Amino acid sequence: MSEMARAPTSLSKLDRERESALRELDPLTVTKLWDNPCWLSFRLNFIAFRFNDPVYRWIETRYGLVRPEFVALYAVGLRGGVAAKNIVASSGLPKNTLSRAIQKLLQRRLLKRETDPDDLRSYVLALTPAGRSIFDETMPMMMAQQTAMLAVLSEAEQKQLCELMDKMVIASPTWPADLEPEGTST
Amino acid sequence: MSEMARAPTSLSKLDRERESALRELDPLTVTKLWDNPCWLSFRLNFIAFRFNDPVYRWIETRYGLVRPEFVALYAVGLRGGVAAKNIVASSGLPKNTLSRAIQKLLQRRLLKRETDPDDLRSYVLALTPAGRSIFDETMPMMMAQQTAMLAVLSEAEQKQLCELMDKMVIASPTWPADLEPEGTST
DNA sequence: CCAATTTAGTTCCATATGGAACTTGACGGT
DNA sequence: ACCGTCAAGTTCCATATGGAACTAAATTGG
Repeated sequence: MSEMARAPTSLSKLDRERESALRELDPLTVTKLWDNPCWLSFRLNFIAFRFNDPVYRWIETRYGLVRPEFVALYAVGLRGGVAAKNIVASSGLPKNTLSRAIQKLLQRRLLKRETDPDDLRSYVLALTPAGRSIFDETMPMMMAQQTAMLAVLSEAEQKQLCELMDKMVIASPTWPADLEPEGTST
Repeated sequence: MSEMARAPTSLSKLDRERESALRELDPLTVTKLWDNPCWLSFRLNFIAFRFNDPVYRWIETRYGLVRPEFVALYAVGLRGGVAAKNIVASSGLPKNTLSRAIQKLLQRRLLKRETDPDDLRSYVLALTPAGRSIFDETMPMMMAQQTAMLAVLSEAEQKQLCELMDKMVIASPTWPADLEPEGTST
């Protein structure tokens, strides 16, 4: 299992890079990434963190938007006409947190909403021009970060990664979302 | 960019699975995953969330350990003799949060520590037998979740994924950790 | 070998967070 | 049409969180 991590990539250039990376990273980080049977979650979380952390800090500094606020703004930017429930379902954030985030965005006139004629409990959300311009300014920064992170992979490898993650995401409805508290059948 | 997501996998079985997955997922989730120039971060966060959420809920229900507490316990379980600073560096959690988490674990006798003779400010952490048994009980559950999530990929694909993430992680020290507040040179 | 600076870990405190209860509207069965 | 159940979004409140200041030890450098 952890041997799988020590891929027989056998490129001396990579080995040199590996050595220098190991020097840069905390020894515990090295253990978590390369000597951990649960490599998948730790690599996922590591890479995701290295994307999220600078990106959200930049957004907060520049626009004063905290993470749930930007999550909502970005979601509406990607797909206008959604409701809060969709943002909840797609983000994993609790619905009260998103309710507050949306209130803040409404106050700041970055978002507008009107009641959904098909469901009077629900609101249809849209970006205002001010909200749209934040979305538009943020996107290139996020793309630049993504490009930087993928730069070590060749075009073909990037495509592979994309496809492998695609397969996993497609299969995701079959994954257990609730783990049994204890062996149920013993 | 988002075309890359629509991989020409051309397997009718996959297409059927795709359709059923698209029906299960919220429409906004579908947009975020497949019609989003920033596919990398959203897929990473999505997959990571689908691992973390059930796993940490299980741990909290079963042991009353919240996330930073388990992060600390798991870290020490993987590599005894570390200090709080290593857990901070490897997890991205703030150091006061980890300080509290470690206090709680010490109170509950899941962790023990002694001052590092080489640096009197620092403590060397180790699991108690009680802490070790939580670690040992948790590992199979995490491995089962990982296996379930990887099940859609063949052995070769799992190896590919592992290697691609390996490359990225190795390259991570070169990624920008702080984004410029604005174009600096224009 | 003594200031000046950095680092490990803790404490303080204002704020963010998220579970649970609540309000209002939808929906299914009779 | 009516009632019980469920769903969207909000509010309440206890608690978790994380920035900043703090203590004590290490390191740097003059």
